Formats: sequence, C-alpha cells, structure tokens
Amino acid sequence: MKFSKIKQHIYSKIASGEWPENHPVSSENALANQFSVSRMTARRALQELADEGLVIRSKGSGTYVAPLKSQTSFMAIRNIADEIRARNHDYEAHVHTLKQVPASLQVAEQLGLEPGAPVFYSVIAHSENGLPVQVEERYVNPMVAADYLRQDFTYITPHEYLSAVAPLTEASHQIEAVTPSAQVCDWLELTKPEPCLRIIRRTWSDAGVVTYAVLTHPGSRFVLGGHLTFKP
Amino acid sequence: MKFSKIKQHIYSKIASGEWPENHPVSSENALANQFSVSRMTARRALQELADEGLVIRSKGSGTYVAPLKSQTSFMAIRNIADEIRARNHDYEAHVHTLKQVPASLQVAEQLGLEPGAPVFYSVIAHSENGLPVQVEERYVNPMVAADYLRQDFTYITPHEYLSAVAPLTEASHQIEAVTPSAQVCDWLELTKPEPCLRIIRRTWSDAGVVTYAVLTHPGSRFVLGGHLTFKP
DNA sequence: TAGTGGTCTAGACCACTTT
DNA sequence: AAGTGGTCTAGACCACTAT
Repeated sequence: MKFSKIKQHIYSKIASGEWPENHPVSSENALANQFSVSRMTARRALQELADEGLVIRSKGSGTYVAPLKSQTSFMAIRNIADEIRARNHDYEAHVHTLKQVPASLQVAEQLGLEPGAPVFYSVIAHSENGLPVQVEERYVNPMVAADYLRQDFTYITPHEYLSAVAPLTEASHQIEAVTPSAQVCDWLELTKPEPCLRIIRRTWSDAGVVTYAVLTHPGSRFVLGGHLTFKP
Repeated sequence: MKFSKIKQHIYSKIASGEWPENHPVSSENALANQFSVSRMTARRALQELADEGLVIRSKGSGTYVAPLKSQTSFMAIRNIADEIRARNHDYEAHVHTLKQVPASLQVAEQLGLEPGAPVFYSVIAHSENGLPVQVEERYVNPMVAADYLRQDFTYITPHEYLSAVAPLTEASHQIEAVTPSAQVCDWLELTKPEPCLRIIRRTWSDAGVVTYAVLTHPGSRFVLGGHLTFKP
C-alpha cells in the first residue's frame, strides 16, 4: 500500500523525535512528489494520521505534528504530571521504590515472561498541591527499557520515559473500586482507608508488553472524566 | 457537502430502525447513481460511517449496518443487559422507582431545566445471576421522552428506550470510587458498605440534554475494561 | 461471472492562510 | 499571489465474494 508507506515515514519522524510537537509536516503536494504518487494518495496518508490524532491539519496553513496531549481522546494514556500542571497546581513525585525484583507468577503472566525472571519495579506517589492523588506501582519489561532503573522519576514520569524508549502501540485498562491495603494507605497518606479507584494498565510496543501498572487514586481526591461525541 | 448528505441519508435509515442490524446498505455504485456523485464521493460517506462504527464493510460482499454492540469502542455507552447476556448469564431488572419528581437544583442544572420543573426519575437495579451488579438512578428530560413513565423497564433498559426515541449525539462520563449510601446498599443488597464504582453519565441528543444518570457498581462484583490500539 | 469494496491516478475548483 | 488543505470527478485495476 502506497499510502501506508507514507504514514510509516511520517510516523517514524514523529516517534524518533526528529519532528517534535507543532513541527510542520510535508504538504500533500510535496509528499506526492517525493513518493511519486497522486495527491489523493498522499492526502489519504495525512488524513488518516489526522484521524488518529498524530497530526493537526489546518486549511490554508498546513499540517503539523499534534501536541502530545491531544493525541488520544477518551480515557487516553494520560500523563498525571501534565494533568496536574494543566490545572496550574503544584506537581511533585515521591519515588518510594525503584529496583529490580524477580517476577511473581502474576507479574510474569502479565508481562509475558517466565516467573522469577528479573523485572524492574517502581513505586511512585504523585502529589497535587502536596497531597498524593495517585500511587503508581509499575512493573517494566527489562528487554524494552534497559535503563529504567537509572532514570530520575522526580523529573520525568515513567510513562513519559517509556513512551520515549518504546512508542506504545496498544493499551488495555481495567477500572475498579477497592479498599486500599495498609501499604497503599501509607503511600497515599490516608489516615484511614477510603474507597479508591484502581486502574490497571498494560501497554504494548512493537517489541511486546512494555509495562504493567497499578494506579490507585483516593476516591475523595480523584474523578476520572471523559467525553464522547457521535458525529453522524 | 455531498458526502455528508449521503451520510445523513444512511444515518436516518439506521436511526429510524428502517435498516436494522446487519441490514445491507446500498453499494458505492448504487449511492453514486442515486445521488449523482462520483463513486469516490459515495465511497467517502460509507468509509466515514465505517470509521464511526455504524456500518461494517466487507470486501466482495457489501456494506451492512453494524451490530449495535460494536458501535462504540472504549468505555462506550454500554447496555448492561446485553453485556450480562453476552456472558451467558441471567439478567434481571428490578424497578424500584419510576415517577415524576420536581427537579432539584443539581438535577435542573445537569438537565438544563429550571429548578422545580417536572422531570422523570427511575431507580432500577440490574442483576447478574440474581446478584445486583448495578443500580441505576436516572433523571430524564420529559421534553425528549414524554412516554418514559409508561415503559416496562424489566423488558427494555432505559438506555435502549432513550436511544430509540432520541438518538444520542454526545455523552460525558465521570468515574469515581465512593462509599455507598445506606439506600444504595439496600438496592445493591449489600449487607455492609464496600467501595463502589460510580459512573455519572450525561447524554445529549439533537434536542438537548436527554438524561443524567448515576450508575453505582459494587467494587467486588464489577470491573470496567477497555482496550486501545494505536495503529501507526 | 457479475458485483463489491480497496487502491490509485491526474486532473479540477474552492476557501483559506501566509507573505 | 502562491501555497495549503477540502472537496469532487471520471476513469482504472485489483482481490474478493456470491451465484
């Protein structure tokens, strides 16, 4: 397929960082010449990228790499740090744990590894205006993020880092309401247990399962929102 | 726009029920003739409807109205009855309340009405294999569903009924974890309070806000799942 | 074999933005 | 005025499905 070769070309420019946010993308005519296709075919590539939210097209002006925050719609892979900063609140991360551990049965299954295989494990509490709003327990496949343990997660979130080293292609979520364990209460600075929203997320890149994360939010401090439109 | 006239035409056939699930949709060539446009333009209309999940296209065979369940992707407007039946479990609905009430301040604001204006109110518990898994408290705008109170909600869910009388065009969700009230515990047959997942949903049709619903699920009996793909 | 959707071409005109 | 994206046309060839 010619149009998908063009998409791949642009996708790699974006994924590699060569074209950062708001960077102009070649025009329909330029791509048509470059790839020796008709304008309609180049157009289709750009149109699909726009539908997927990777680029923004604007009439008379051109096509640009979309700001990351607009790249997915509902319940997307959000970056909690950006969300908090978008509300003009203080964001702070406390790294409670960052080490290598042997995979438990459950973790091995989720990551597609053998039980006992080494995996990276981190526990980070994310605070808004000094109050923890999420504790993130994360298991990472060492194959796809070998330098995970050497990152400073007070400056970059695991999600940001992992997206950079292994662009994600797929994600699944589970959302449930739970009573937090004593350990989680401690991380969230909850004096007594209260209902918590738990999001379990697995993400994939081309190289396989990247990470398995359990995100716990205190019910009193967090609401998940979303919006859907059905354009007939 | 010519392609959007074609989309409207097909959309109304589906919304009116004239074309039920799996009903064949006119072919690209047929639509091109009927609307006096080129095949590429008719094609675009069908393609966009397919992208929106309203129709399924299959090479060599034709285009068909999509089964309702596949019409939205993640966290979509699900029909709890269908979901339970899809698991081959027993589904049962208990209608606890179905009446007209004056809108409270909060409800009036959510529905875009004056406080004190009459609204329809229903409380229905949805059970899977005899165990309540969701209690649905719903406020309905009487302007868009005048016959709401005369429905038998043990046979059709409010969501199904409202979709039929006012095709929804937009929806917003909030998800949070809460401790249920004594009243909700009663409806859910919970002997003691446990963390519950609460989904607050507002839906719109062309005529305005249709309904404001509070859906409460016991944490021990319910998990919300979803899947995202980023096709480069 | 006839019909369907999937892909592609080489033009065209328009409304819009940028310079 | 030049360039861009948005829409549309009238063809074409292909792979697939149904009969």
